[in-house]
Amino acid sequence: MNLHDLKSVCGSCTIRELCLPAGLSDDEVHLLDQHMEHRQVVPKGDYLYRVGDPFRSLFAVSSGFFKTVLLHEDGRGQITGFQMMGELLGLEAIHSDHHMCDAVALEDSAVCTIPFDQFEQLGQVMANLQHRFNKDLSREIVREHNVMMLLGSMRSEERLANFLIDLADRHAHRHQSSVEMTLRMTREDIGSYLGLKLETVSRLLSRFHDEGLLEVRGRRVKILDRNALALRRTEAHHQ
Amino acid sequence: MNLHDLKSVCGSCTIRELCLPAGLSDDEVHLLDQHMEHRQVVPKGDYLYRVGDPFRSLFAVSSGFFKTVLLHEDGRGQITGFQMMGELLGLEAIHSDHHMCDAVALEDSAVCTIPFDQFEQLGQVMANLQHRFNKDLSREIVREHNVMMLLGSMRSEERLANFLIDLADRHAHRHQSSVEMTLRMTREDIGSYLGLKLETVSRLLSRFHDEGLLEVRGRRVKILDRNALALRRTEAHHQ
DNA sequence: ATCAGGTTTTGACTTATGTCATTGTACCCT
DNA sequence: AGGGTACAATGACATAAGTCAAAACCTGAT
Repeated sequence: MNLHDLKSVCGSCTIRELCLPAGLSDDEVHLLDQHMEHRQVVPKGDYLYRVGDPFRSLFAVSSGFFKTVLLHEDGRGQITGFQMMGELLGLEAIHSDHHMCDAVALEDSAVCTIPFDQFEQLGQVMANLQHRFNKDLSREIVREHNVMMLLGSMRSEERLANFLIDLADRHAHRHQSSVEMTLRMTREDIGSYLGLKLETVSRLLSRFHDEGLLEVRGRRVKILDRNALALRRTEAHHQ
Repeated sequence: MNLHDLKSVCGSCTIRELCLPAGLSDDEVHLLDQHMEHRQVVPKGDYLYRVGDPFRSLFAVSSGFFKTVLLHEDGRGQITGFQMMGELLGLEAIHSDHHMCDAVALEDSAVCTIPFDQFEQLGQVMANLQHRFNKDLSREIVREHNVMMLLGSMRSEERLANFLIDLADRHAHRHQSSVEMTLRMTREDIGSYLGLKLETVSRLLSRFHDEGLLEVRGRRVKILDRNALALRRTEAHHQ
């Protein structure tokens, strides 16, 4: 019993319903816990993994904030996502058994480590878990479709409005304020994710501020008029 | 035995190694076949599925060519991918049990239908199949990361060069000529996928033509200088 | 508290790509 | 075979976003 307690992670986790074990029964979570490794701390600025690292485990963000960065040979980098509590890291590595991007902590963070071969075995005997995981992979595909839409078809203002609303919604989902947020990433990071330069991001934030949609003080952002901001996500209001 | 033959699809399929059953044993493929529905024809221009359709099955492209399109409320559309022989369609629908984009045949095509609930059950008893499928989902995530890089960080010329080389490689992988290809999609489709307008795509093709990289006659494209074209994928050659 | 480094803001100017319009081409249908 | 509708190419011009540069601002380390 004590052994169980030592290894137990998800069973007593406050964000269990935001994470991989969402929807599983207590018994199932218990079983999952027996295959989890302990929590691992990742200080701000550290890499959780890098391109080319062999793939052994998935990671679930337990606390903190990450970015994933795709590096191009000629030095350019593209941020492919920002991950917060409950979200999985490393899904891109399953295909080739090697990580295909860098994962960097943007603040002091912690992750739960999920050895993938054990996880796959567990999926064989736990249909619920396998189903959840298929859905998580599919959700990531949907998210990326939406980013493609954003990058391929939207103007800068729409991109930023989408980004901010998405961020606010994810905060809300985690019972954090969706009105006042402190951004964990630089303007350059936001720009990379949105396919814009940092100067453009800065100007847009100033514009939203001037128009009374936001209050912006450095990385502190307060959403003053969510409806108006939400409208900026589409081209409709230009017509 | 005859019953088996009737239902058999993958077992005798010429593109088996390009598709879901790649790497499975004959026995395993045989088992998979028992859960496949028959091939379904999709004439050019028809929808295989539309946004909002309930999700029942995945599809494997057996022959032909598809595009998947994400529609935005304000009428804009973003093409999220082009699928050829052996590639899976419908992965985005697992998350919400509803299709999240339209899938349109760009030429007369055929698909194999894979009822997803049966497929998941089969995955429970066939670790190899489940593993293959996890990899397929992960590969789709990697592909989309690359598109994000393309849309977020590359100039128009680089985008088109990447697109053409990727298309050529996928043809080669299917033992089709990677030198002479006929594009299945319009300039507008290419533009949508690459985040460009059709006029830009047209101009770029003309430019590549003038520079001796390609021979372009309508939708017929012949790659004359693959190396030079490959160089255009990065910014390096501008330095 | 102070200083140094990395951010952020803002301005003036450039440029890649989009927009609009015209003509040309090809393919599909009867 | 022909005629109509889609698609494609090209030119002239407009503009959103990028570039370069300077100044202001934070933040964390000494």
